[in-house]
Amino acid sequence: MKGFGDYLRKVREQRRSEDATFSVRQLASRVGVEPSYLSKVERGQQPPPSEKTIAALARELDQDPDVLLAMAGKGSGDLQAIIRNRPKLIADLIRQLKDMPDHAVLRLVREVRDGDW
Amino acid sequence: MKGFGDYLRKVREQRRSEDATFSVRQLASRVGVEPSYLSKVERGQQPPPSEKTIAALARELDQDPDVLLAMAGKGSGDLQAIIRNRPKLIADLIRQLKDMPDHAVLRLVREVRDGDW
DNA sequence: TCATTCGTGTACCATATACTACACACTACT
DNA sequence: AGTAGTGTGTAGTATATGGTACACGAATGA
Repeated sequence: MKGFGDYLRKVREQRRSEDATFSVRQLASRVGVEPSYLSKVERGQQPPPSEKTIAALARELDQDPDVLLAMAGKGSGDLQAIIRNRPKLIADLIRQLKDMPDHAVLRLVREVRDGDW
Repeated sequence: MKGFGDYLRKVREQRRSEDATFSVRQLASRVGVEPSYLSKVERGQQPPPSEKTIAALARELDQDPDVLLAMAGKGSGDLQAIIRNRPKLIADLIRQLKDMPDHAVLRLVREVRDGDW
Protein backbone atom coordinates (compact mmCIF):
# COMPACT_ATOMS: atom_id res chain seq x y z
CA MET A 1 0.00 0.00 0.00
CA LYS A 2 1.50 3.31 -1.09
CA GLY A 3 0.38 5.30 1.89
CA PHE A 4 -0.10 8.89 2.84
CA GLY A 5 3.42 9.18 4.17
CA ASP A 6 5.12 7.97 1.03
CA TYR A 7 3.20 10.43 -1.07
CA LEU A 8 3.94 13.25 1.31
CA ARG A 9 7.63 12.56 1.26
CA LYS A 10 7.67 12.27 -2.51
CA VAL A 11 5.98 15.62 -2.97
CA ARG A 12 8.17 17.34 -0.42
CA GLU A 13 11.39 15.97 -1.95
CA GLN A 14 10.17 17.19 -5.30
CA ARG A 15 9.69 20.71 -4.01
CA ARG A 16 12.93 20.48 -2.09
CA SER A 17 14.89 19.82 -5.26
CA GLU A 18 14.06 23.34 -6.35
CA ASP A 19 13.69 25.05 -3.00
CA ALA A 20 15.89 24.23 -0.04
CA THR A 21 13.33 25.52 2.43
CA PHE A 22 11.34 22.34 1.93
CA SER A 23 13.38 20.37 4.41
CA VAL A 24 11.54 18.32 7.01
CA ARG A 25 12.53 20.84 9.63
CA GLN A 26 11.51 23.99 7.85
CA LEU A 27 8.29 22.62 6.45
CA ALA A 28 7.37 21.27 9.86
CA SER A 29 8.04 24.68 11.34
CA ARG A 30 5.79 26.39 8.80
CA VAL A 31 3.06 23.83 9.25
CA GLY A 32 3.30 24.11 13.00
CA VAL A 33 4.49 20.69 14.11
CA GLU A 34 7.73 19.21 15.38
CA PRO A 35 10.18 17.97 12.74
CA SER A 36 10.49 14.56 14.35
CA TYR A 37 6.74 14.18 14.11
CA LEU A 38 6.61 15.07 10.43
CA SER A 39 9.48 12.71 9.81
CA LYS A 40 7.60 9.86 11.45
CA VAL A 41 4.46 10.63 9.49
CA GLU A 42 6.37 10.59 6.23
CA ARG A 43 7.82 7.20 7.03
CA GLY A 44 4.48 5.77 8.08
CA GLN A 45 5.70 5.30 11.61
CA GLN A 46 2.91 7.58 12.76
CA PRO A 47 -0.59 7.57 11.26
CA PRO A 48 -1.67 10.56 9.16
CA PRO A 49 -2.09 13.77 11.19
CA SER A 50 -5.27 15.64 12.00
CA GLU A 51 -7.46 17.23 9.37
CA LYS A 52 -6.16 20.62 10.40
CA THR A 53 -2.52 19.65 9.99
CA ILE A 54 -3.22 17.93 6.67
CA ALA A 55 -4.83 21.13 5.42
CA ALA A 56 -1.75 23.10 6.46
CA LEU A 57 0.49 20.62 4.67
CA ALA A 58 -1.62 20.87 1.54
CA ARG A 59 -1.38 24.63 1.63
CA GLU A 60 2.40 24.69 2.10
CA LEU A 61 3.03 22.02 -0.51
CA ASP A 62 0.53 23.52 -2.92
CA GLN A 63 -1.52 20.37 -3.12
CA ASP A 64 -5.24 19.72 -3.35
CA PRO A 65 -6.38 19.36 0.27
CA ASP A 66 -9.14 16.94 -0.68
CA VAL A 67 -6.73 14.58 -2.34
CA LEU A 68 -4.49 14.59 0.70
CA LEU A 69 -7.43 14.11 3.03
CA ALA A 70 -8.74 11.26 0.93
CA MET A 71 -5.34 9.56 0.98
CA ALA A 72 -5.36 9.89 4.74
CA GLY A 73 -8.66 8.04 4.84
CA LYS A 74 -10.55 11.10 6.01
CA GLY A 75 -13.28 12.46 3.82
CA SER A 76 -12.92 16.18 3.43
CA GLY A 77 -15.69 18.21 4.99
CA ASP A 78 -17.79 18.98 1.96
CA LEU A 79 -17.27 15.56 0.41
CA GLN A 80 -18.48 13.86 3.57
CA ALA A 81 -21.51 16.11 3.62
CA ILE A 82 -22.47 15.24 0.07
CA ILE A 83 -22.16 11.54 0.77
CA ARG A 84 -24.07 11.84 4.02
CA ASN A 85 -27.04 13.28 2.20
CA ARG A 86 -27.50 10.22 0.02
CA PRO A 87 -25.39 7.47 1.55
CA LYS A 88 -26.93 4.51 -0.20
CA LEU A 89 -27.04 6.01 -3.67
CA ILE A 90 -23.50 7.32 -3.69
CA ALA A 91 -22.10 4.23 -2.03
CA ASP A 92 -23.55 2.19 -4.89
CA LEU A 93 -22.07 4.50 -7.48
CA ILE A 94 -18.62 4.45 -5.95
CA ARG A 95 -18.69 0.66 -5.91
CA GLN A 96 -19.40 0.70 -9.63
CA LEU A 97 -16.34 2.85 -10.16
CA LYS A 98 -14.10 0.28 -8.56
CA ASP A 99 -14.19 -1.93 -11.62
CA MET A 100 -13.86 0.85 -14.16
CA PRO A 101 -10.57 1.84 -15.77
CA ASP A 102 -9.28 5.36 -15.17
CA HIS A 103 -10.20 6.68 -18.59
CA ALA A 104 -13.77 5.53 -18.22
CA VAL A 105 -14.15 7.35 -14.91
CA LEU A 106 -12.63 10.43 -16.45
CA ARG A 107 -15.04 10.25 -19.35
CA LEU A 108 -17.90 9.84 -16.93
CA VAL A 109 -16.85 12.91 -14.96
CA ARG A 110 -16.72 14.94 -18.16
CA GLU A 111 -20.03 13.74 -19.49
CA VAL A 112 -21.75 14.44 -16.22
CA ARG A 113 -20.26 17.92 -16.16
CA ASP A 114 -21.13 18.77 -19.73
CA GLY A 115 -24.34 16.92 -20.37
CA ASP A 116 -27.67 17.98 -18.85
CA TRP A 117 -27.95 15.28 -16.22
CA MET B 1 -29.65 18.31 10.07
CA LYS B 2 -31.32 14.92 10.42
CA GLY B 3 -28.45 13.21 12.06
CA PHE B 4 -27.25 9.73 12.75
CA GLY B 5 -29.07 9.57 16.05
CA ASP B 6 -32.46 10.47 14.65
CA TYR B 7 -32.18 7.83 12.00
CA LEU B 8 -31.05 5.25 14.52
CA ARG B 9 -33.97 5.95 16.79
CA LYS B 10 -36.44 5.88 13.92
CA VAL B 11 -35.24 2.49 12.74
CA ARG B 12 -35.19 1.04 16.24
CA GLU B 13 -38.71 2.27 17.03
CA GLN B 14 -39.86 0.73 13.77
CA ARG B 15 -38.47 -2.65 14.72
CA ARG B 16 -39.70 -2.24 18.26
CA SER B 17 -43.29 -1.84 17.06
CA GLU B 18 -43.15 -5.46 15.95
CA ASP B 19 -40.64 -6.86 18.39
CA ALA B 20 -40.47 -5.72 22.02
CA THR B 21 -36.84 -6.82 22.34
CA PHE B 22 -35.83 -3.70 20.44
CA SER B 23 -35.90 -1.50 23.50
CA VAL B 24 -32.94 0.77 24.15
CA ARG B 25 -31.85 -1.48 26.98
CA GLN B 26 -32.07 -4.79 25.19
CA LEU B 27 -30.59 -3.58 21.95
CA ALA B 28 -27.75 -1.91 23.85
CA SER B 29 -27.14 -5.16 25.65
CA ARG B 30 -26.95 -7.14 22.40
CA VAL B 31 -24.73 -4.54 20.78
CA GLY B 32 -22.50 -4.48 23.82
CA VAL B 33 -22.89 -0.95 25.18
CA GLU B 34 -24.62 0.65 28.13
CA PRO B 35 -28.26 1.66 27.61
CA SER B 36 -27.67 5.22 28.76
CA TYR B 37 -24.96 5.56 26.15
CA LEU B 38 -27.17 4.31 23.32
CA SER B 39 -29.92 6.63 24.52
CA LYS B 40 -27.61 9.60 24.34
CA VAL B 41 -26.39 8.64 20.89
CA GLU B 42 -29.94 8.38 19.62
CA ARG B 43 -30.74 11.84 20.90
CA GLY B 44 -27.60 13.34 19.44
CA GLN B 45 -26.30 14.15 22.89
CA GLN B 46 -23.30 11.98 22.15
CA PRO B 47 -21.55 11.82 18.76
CA PRO B 48 -21.89 8.63 16.70
CA PRO B 49 -20.08 5.66 18.21
CA SER B 50 -17.02 3.83 16.93
CA GLU B 51 -16.94 1.97 13.65
CA LYS B 52 -17.09 -1.30 15.52
CA THR B 53 -20.20 -0.33 17.47
CA ILE B 54 -21.87 1.05 14.35
CA ALA B 55 -21.26 -2.25 12.62
CA ALA B 56 -22.85 -4.10 15.52
CA LEU B 57 -25.86 -1.78 15.42
CA ALA B 58 -26.22 -2.33 11.68
CA ARG B 59 -26.16 -6.07 12.20
CA GLU B 60 -28.74 -6.07 14.98
CA LEU B 61 -31.03 -3.64 13.20
CA ASP B 62 -30.58 -5.37 9.86
CA GLN B 63 -29.29 -2.25 8.14
CA ASP B 64 -26.62 -1.64 5.51
CA PRO B 65 -23.45 -0.97 7.53
CA ASP B 66 -22.04 1.30 4.85
CA VAL B 67 -25.06 3.56 4.93
CA LEU B 68 -24.87 3.83 8.70
CA LEU B 69 -21.15 4.51 8.58
CA ALA B 70 -21.62 7.15 5.92
CA MET B 71 -24.29 8.85 7.99
CA ALA B 72 -21.87 8.88 10.90
CA GLY B 73 -19.35 10.69 8.72
CA LYS B 74 -16.98 7.73 8.61
CA GLY B 75 -16.19 6.20 5.27
CA SER B 76 -16.69 2.46 5.38
CA GLY B 77 -13.63 0.37 4.76
CA ASP B 78 -14.06 -0.64 1.15
CA LEU B 79 -15.49 2.71 0.10
CA GLN B 80 -12.53 4.54 1.56
CA ALA B 81 -10.17 2.19 -0.23
CA ILE B 82 -11.79 2.83 -3.59
CA ILE B 83 -11.60 6.58 -3.09
CA ARG B 84 -8.02 6.39 -1.86
CA ASN B 85 -6.98 4.77 -5.12
CA ARG B 86 -8.11 7.72 -7.22
CA PRO B 87 -8.73 10.59 -4.84
CA LYS B 88 -8.77 13.44 -7.31
CA LEU B 89 -10.94 11.77 -9.90
CA ILE B 90 -13.58 10.53 -7.53
CA ALA B 91 -13.62 13.73 -5.49
CA ASP B 92 -14.43 15.61 -8.67
CA LEU B 93 -17.22 13.21 -9.55
CA ILE B 94 -18.79 13.40 -6.12
CA ARG B 95 -18.80 17.18 -6.31
CA GLN B 96 -20.71 16.97 -9.58
CA LEU B 97 -23.30 14.84 -7.84
CA LYS B 98 -23.98 17.53 -5.30
CA ASP B 99 -26.00 19.60 -7.74
CA MET B 100 -27.86 16.71 -9.30
CA PRO B 101 -31.36 15.70 -8.28
CA ASP B 102 -31.86 12.24 -6.84
CA HIS B 103 -33.38 10.76 -9.94
CA ALA B 104 -30.47 11.89 -12.08
CA VAL B 105 -27.99 10.22 -9.76
CA LEU B 106 -30.09 7.10 -9.79
CA ARG B 107 -30.20 7.12 -13.57
CA LEU B 108 -26.44 7.59 -13.65
CA VAL B 109 -25.90 4.63 -11.36
CA ARG B 110 -28.05 2.46 -13.61
CA GLU B 111 -26.44 3.58 -16.83
CA VAL B 112 -22.99 2.96 -15.46
CA ARG B 113 -24.03 -0.47 -14.30
CA ASP B 114 -25.68 -1.49 -17.53
CA GLY B 115 -23.66 0.25 -20.21
CA ASP B 116 -20.15 -0.85 -21.08
CA TRP B 117 -18.28 2.04 -19.53
C1' DT C 1 37.59 22.79 10.85
C1' DC C 2 33.89 24.63 12.88
C1' DA C 3 29.15 26.03 13.05
C1' DT C 4 24.75 24.93 10.99
C1' DT C 5 21.43 22.32 9.42
C1' DC C 6 19.80 17.96 8.55
C1' DG C 7 16.76 13.66 9.57
C1' DT C 8 15.51 10.74 13.19
C1' DG C 9 15.17 8.01 17.90
C1' DT C 10 13.34 7.90 22.62
C1' DA C 11 10.47 9.43 26.02
C1' DC C 12 6.86 11.82 27.43
C1' DC C 13 2.20 14.37 27.56
C1' DA C 14 -2.55 16.92 27.10
C1' DT C 15 -6.78 16.36 25.27
C1' DA C 16 -10.42 13.97 22.96
C1' DT C 17 -12.81 9.73 22.30
C1' DA C 18 -15.73 6.18 23.47
C1' DC C 19 -17.39 4.59 26.46
C1' DT C 20 -18.97 2.50 31.92
C1' DA C 21 -21.38 2.62 36.46
C1' DC C 22 -25.18 3.61 38.82
C1' DA C 23 -29.09 5.98 40.37
C1' DC C 24 -33.63 7.89 39.53
C1' DA C 25 -38.42 8.34 38.17
C1' DC C 26 -41.88 6.40 35.24
C1' DT C 27 -44.72 2.72 33.06
C1' DA C 28 -46.74 -2.03 32.30
C1' DC C 29 -48.07 -5.96 33.82
C1' DT C 30 -50.18 -9.58 37.07
C1' DA D 1 -49.50 -3.46 45.48
C1' DG D 2 -45.36 -5.14 43.92
C1' DT D 3 -42.02 -6.62 40.55
C1' DA D 4 -39.82 -6.12 36.23
C1' DG D 5 -38.68 -3.40 32.57
C1' DT D 6 -38.29 1.28 30.50
C1' DG D 7 -35.59 5.70 29.17
C1' DT D 8 -32.41 9.00 30.87
C1' DG D 9 -29.25 12.14 33.97
C1' DT D 10 -24.77 12.66 36.31
C1' DA D 11 -20.23 11.44 37.12
C1' DG D 12 -16.32 9.11 36.21
C1' DT D 13 -12.71 6.50 33.30
C1' DA D 14 -9.43 3.63 30.15
C1' DT D 15 -7.48 4.12 25.90
C1' DA D 16 -6.46 6.33 21.60
C1' DT D 17 -5.09 10.48 19.33
C1' DG D 18 -2.07 13.90 18.03
C1' DG D 19 1.15 15.56 19.11
C1' DT D 20 5.89 17.93 22.11
C1' DA D 21 10.78 18.04 23.98
C1' DC D 22 15.17 17.08 23.36
C1' DA D 23 19.20 14.62 22.23
C1' DC D 24 22.06 12.33 18.89
C1' DG D 25 25.09 11.44 14.89
C1' DA D 26 25.53 12.43 9.95
C1' DA D 27 25.84 15.70 6.17
C1' DT D 28 26.57 20.42 4.48
C1' DG D 29 28.68 24.65 3.64
C1' DA D 30 32.02 28.68 4.73
